[in-house]
Amino acid sequence: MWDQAILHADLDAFYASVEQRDDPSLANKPVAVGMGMVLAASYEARRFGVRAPLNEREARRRCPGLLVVPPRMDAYVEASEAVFKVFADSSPKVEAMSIDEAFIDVTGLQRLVGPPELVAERLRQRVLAEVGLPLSVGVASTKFLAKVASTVSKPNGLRVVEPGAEIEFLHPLPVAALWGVGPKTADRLKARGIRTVADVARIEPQILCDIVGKGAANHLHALSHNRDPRSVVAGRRNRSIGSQRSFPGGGVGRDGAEAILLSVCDGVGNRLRSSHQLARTITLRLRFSDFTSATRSRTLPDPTESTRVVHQTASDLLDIAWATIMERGLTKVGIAVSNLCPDTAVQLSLPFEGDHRLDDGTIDRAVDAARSRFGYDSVTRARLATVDHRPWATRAPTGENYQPDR
DNA sequence: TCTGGGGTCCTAGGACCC
DNA sequence: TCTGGGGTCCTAGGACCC
Repeated sequence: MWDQAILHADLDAFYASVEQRDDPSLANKPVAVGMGMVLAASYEARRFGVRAPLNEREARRRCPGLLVVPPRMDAYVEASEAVFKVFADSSPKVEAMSIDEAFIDVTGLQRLVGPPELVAERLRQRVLAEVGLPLSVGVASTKFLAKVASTVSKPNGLRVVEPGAEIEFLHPLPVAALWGVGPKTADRLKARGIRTVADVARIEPQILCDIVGKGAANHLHALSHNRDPRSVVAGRRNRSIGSQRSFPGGGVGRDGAEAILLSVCDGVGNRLRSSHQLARTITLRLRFSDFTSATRSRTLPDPTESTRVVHQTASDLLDIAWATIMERGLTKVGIAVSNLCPDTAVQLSLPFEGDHRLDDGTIDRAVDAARSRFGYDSVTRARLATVDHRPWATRAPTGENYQPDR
């Protein structure tokens, strides 16, 4: 019996696999999905060193017979939904990590269904039979290790790390296998002679702290001993929504930048409304010809779902950053909106005294204020919530969108 | 490795409040 | 007028992940 059994399910070369599934002439051939840029490469193409992100010219140079197809996002979303339906069918505890990846807690399935490896193998067979896509699955006692296991099992594999065998599996791996160790951190660790997970596990915590900082040191030290307290959380919401465009040539003037900004704001505004969320912080993201980047952000007094407000704010931020842009040359512009809350909630302006606890008087005032805005029947004490220590009143789900006053 | 687009999380300083 | 500690929020940058 496993105390905790977690699956990490990961579709192989997702976009490319969908293309190979839908067009038999691409099967078993080196395929890249992208336009100018490789977004995904089939395993046949990866053997030639083709992978994301790589520009198309370089990809074709490495693999002369490469078949490049344009992305079809709608098809990928549809395939993803079909796969997640199979996941949901196998366990109630599914946490989506991205369009092609999820953690699934199968601890509670051992008595009713069977051991984790059986659940995992059935999952793979069902996804292949019902959606036509190869799925790799890692099984382990923690999220982190399940993820590592699925990575080493690829392509189209299954890897189980039995309870008790974790350290033996983990310690020989390079430091880059640890979550949160990218090229920079790997270099810094390497410079101090730390190359494997075992090295991280052995090192004095204080020394690790000096190299990577306190937060990362605690995190890495824990992972190296397979201590990962994160549990599988079903139905997590996004913390931000963003969109950006790059123009590698650069040389975009004020009008050009403004036009691109409007189009990304429009896209983000639409996604905000269709996901029934409001945002309070608008961040302008910029990248320059020398590949440095900068952000400028503003937090609004009231959350918004309005494209006009998002664009106006972004435009103001563009003004603020304009001198820097002229200096360094703009090659990419985008925005992200964060500080999200559901659009069924409205922030109430209530005085707060002392610590940030909601006492009865405060709750009553919040209910009254919300009732005067939404109507008496739609507000009850039960629909009051706090988000980041601010009071929010949640309206009854009537279906129509709340339109913020402007 | 000459670098897309979508995200997450952490750190650190300053303003501000009690 | 000087002083201290504790806390939150905002802004900006950076590293990382898929």
